[in-house]
Amino acid sequence: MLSNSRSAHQPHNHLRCINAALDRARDLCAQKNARLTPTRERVLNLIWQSHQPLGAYQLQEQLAKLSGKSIAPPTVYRAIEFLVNLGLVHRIPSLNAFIGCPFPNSAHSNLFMICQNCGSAAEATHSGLNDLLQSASNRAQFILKSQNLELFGLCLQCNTATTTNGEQVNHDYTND
Amino acid sequence: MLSNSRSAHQPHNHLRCINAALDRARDLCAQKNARLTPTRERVLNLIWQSHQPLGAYQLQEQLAKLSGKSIAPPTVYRAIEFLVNLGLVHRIPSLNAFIGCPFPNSAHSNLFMICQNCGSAAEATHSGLNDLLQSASNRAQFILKSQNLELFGLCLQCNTATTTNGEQVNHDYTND
DNA sequence: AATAATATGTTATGTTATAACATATTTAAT
DNA sequence: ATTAAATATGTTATAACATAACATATTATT
Ligand SMILES: [Zn+2]
Ligand SMILES: [Zn+2]
Ligand SMILES: [Zn+2]
Ligand SMILES: [Zn+2]
Repeated sequence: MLSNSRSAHQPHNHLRCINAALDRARDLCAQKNARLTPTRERVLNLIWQSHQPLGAYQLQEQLAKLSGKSIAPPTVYRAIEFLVNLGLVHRIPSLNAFIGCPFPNSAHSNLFMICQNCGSAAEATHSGLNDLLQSASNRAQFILKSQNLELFGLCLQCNTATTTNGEQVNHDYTND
Repeated sequence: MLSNSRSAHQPHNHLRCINAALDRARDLCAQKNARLTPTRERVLNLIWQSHQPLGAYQLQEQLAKLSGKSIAPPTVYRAIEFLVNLGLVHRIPSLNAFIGCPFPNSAHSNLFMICQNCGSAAEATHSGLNDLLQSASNRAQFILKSQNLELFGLCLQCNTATTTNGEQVNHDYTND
């Protein structure tokens, strides 16, 4: 099982996350002859500023600041589309938000663990899970092409805070 | 594994699906002292007219016809909210659409198999899957509260049509 | 019958996403 | 270098999905 739950859900040197992500992006784009333009790189950079999925209009706002000019939604969505197509970014449908992929070159489960308190999302790959979903699909005679697996709950940080404080700062990152 | 993939993805007597769903709803509402008002029952009925998840504004339109008067979005969303809270209906986030639950009283995996060609969605419960996700969560020290598992692909019908015709009627029910 | 609780109606607006077409920039071909 | 083609971005408008806030109506309880 490949996962970034440690870094996504716990204190860590996040600059390394950002730099690694940008390096991977440059590599992948070079390799695929895709153009990582300033706008696209800025969007990727913004998405990687945290482990919390970011909405398109939050991105728009921050991109405008970063670019020193106003940015229209299509610009943001185009950059996102580019990054998603390359596998550098994932959309999390239940949040209408986007998150950087920590391992764009690896096999995927598209499994996300989303903290309902702090909003951070970790991604994990799990071949056993993929196998199980494949066999369930086979039994249903369903030709599996892709998947989106969202787990909602509390990350270690937020759960610890809850149980020690008795009280919880609720940021309402939830789908219920 | 409990699943409605047979009926969702293959020809069947759908009136039985509808009637069974309405019966279950009446039972559950009686049991929980919840009021299945005409609006709510109509919405549930409309959702159960097919195995394809229905959007709120499609519902609005059809509910207006059925009610003989114009209906505003809040009315639809309120009815949906009621039904979702009772577990009679699920929202499928990647489709922004709603589908009837075939087994509201059973344990859930919230696992959906969504045909990208015809748009129909089957639901399945799978305790092995739930166990696996629970243990993956444990390993990540993630407190699992709920989940949404979406599989995209081709149902038997559509896959058969594809492979026999060589050509496929593409209705573009897709998330990619 | 009066009160409280629940449900619906109504208007307005917030939020997310895309269509359509114009312009600019980069790449490839001549 | 010049032209042509392909790619990327700018711009305007609008589509699609969802909720806030407050008024009215209906149902249940006292
Ligand atoms: Zn990090
Ligand atoms: Zn990923
Ligand atoms: Zn049916
Ligand atoms: Zn269900």
